[in-house]
Amino acid sequence: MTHAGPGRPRLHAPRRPGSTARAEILDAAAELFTTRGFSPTSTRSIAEAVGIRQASLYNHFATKNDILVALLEDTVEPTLDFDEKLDDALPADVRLCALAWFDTAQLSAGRWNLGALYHLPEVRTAPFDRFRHERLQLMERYRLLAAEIVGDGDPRTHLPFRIVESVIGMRADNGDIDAGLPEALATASLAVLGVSDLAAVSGAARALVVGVPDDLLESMNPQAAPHA
Amino acid sequence: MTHAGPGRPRLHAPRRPGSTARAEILDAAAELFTTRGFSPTSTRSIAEAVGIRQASLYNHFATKNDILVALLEDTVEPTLDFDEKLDDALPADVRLCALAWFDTAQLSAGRWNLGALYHLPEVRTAPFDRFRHERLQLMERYRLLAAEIVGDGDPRTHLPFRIVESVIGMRADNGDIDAGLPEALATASLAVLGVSDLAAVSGAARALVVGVPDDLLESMNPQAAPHA
DNA sequence: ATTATCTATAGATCTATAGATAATGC
DNA sequence: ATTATCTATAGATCTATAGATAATGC
Repeated sequence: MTHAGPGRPRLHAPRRPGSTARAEILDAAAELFTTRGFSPTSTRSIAEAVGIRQASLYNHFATKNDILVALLEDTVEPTLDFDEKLDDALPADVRLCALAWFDTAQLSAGRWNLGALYHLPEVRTAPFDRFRHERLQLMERYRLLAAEIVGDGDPRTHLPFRIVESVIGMRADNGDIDAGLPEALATASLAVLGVSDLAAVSGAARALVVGVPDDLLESMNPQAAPHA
Repeated sequence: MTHAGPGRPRLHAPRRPGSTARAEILDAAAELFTTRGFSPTSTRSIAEAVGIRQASLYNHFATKNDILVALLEDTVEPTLDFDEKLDDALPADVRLCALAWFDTAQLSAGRWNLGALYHLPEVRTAPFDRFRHERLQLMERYRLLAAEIVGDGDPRTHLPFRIVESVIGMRADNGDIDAGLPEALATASLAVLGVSDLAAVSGAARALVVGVPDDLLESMNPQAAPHA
């Protein structure tokens, strides 16, 4: 058995990616929460998918809610970080395009369609307040960048965020995502705002996005994210 | 009591719109399923929202699933009907614009954000196969119309459907919807495809949509839809 | 007689806790 | 001694069914 360590041995060999029990649990929960939903997924089914007993989950998470909280935070934080590092001196259309591109790539990557977690109705309840606040912050960021282009009050300011998040529905309904989709959706986010020189803007944005491919891919794997 | 009829009297006066018990139940279930989700909503909570006992639901629906099935079917059918009645001789961009306009108006109307039901994870299970099939049909309809404009294989063919459905997220996240949004989203669906004379196309589409405001409004109220 | 409600409950869950067990590490 | 698992279960649900009850309608 490759997994020697302290503690009573498991009844089954590991069946999930991840070097810690926490990472294995997050991977299993990500699959089940995104495909079946939160409430229909019992702690027993998560444990079975990991290969441990139901009660053993509680050595790593205090409640079932806490598992979803961990997944949600890992998913929205990389994009907020990317946004904060964007140079304010750049034109608004380039910043918006880069943000949309990074975000779409982030939502397209990873074993599971983690963006689908945003739409789980249970996320509207109190234990997930912090995550909802962060997601609204990101939404407002898109809206302000769009408002610099078409003016505040224009209903189109809501569209770039929605076009980016449409990748969640595409993964859910159509399965795997074409590699060119992030660029296509970033460009579409500008097209709905009436930006004309799409090629020039998207060329400038590409340089900002491809600069950090390693950080990106790392943060896209929940089991590789830094945990205590 | 205005509700005299056969059967043992209820303990509480009606609290929901609708002239039949079935309509009252559908209204309560629509509110709870769209705001809290399907699995977290117990049949007891639906019954309480109606003002009857939990077991009394089963005089009107055989299972909890059947309540959701009724809501889903009522929501997708009006748009499929509208699409079938669209004149094939019209240009593809006008037909796409009219379909997007009608669909967005339909999703914006009504007491509850019924489009949110599409995204409930439970809808991926077998009892909802028929509905999922109908929704995929509608999605394919959008894609074919878009393909007539930008050519098949272009990734942008997926966007009009996603832009229309973004109204679901807007209602869920931002609450009420501006009256001008259906036209704005219908226009945006063409803009992402690179259609240039947006005003002319959307003007032609408007005539097709406003022709049936009465049918439209009627089919937007689940409690007014024709039931056995 | 028919109808729509009511009360009561069976049987099947599900989350989280209590305490035993079997490893490692000092 | 510490750790991570295990077994067992308490207490709280939840869906659907069985059968009683109180109206209307013939």
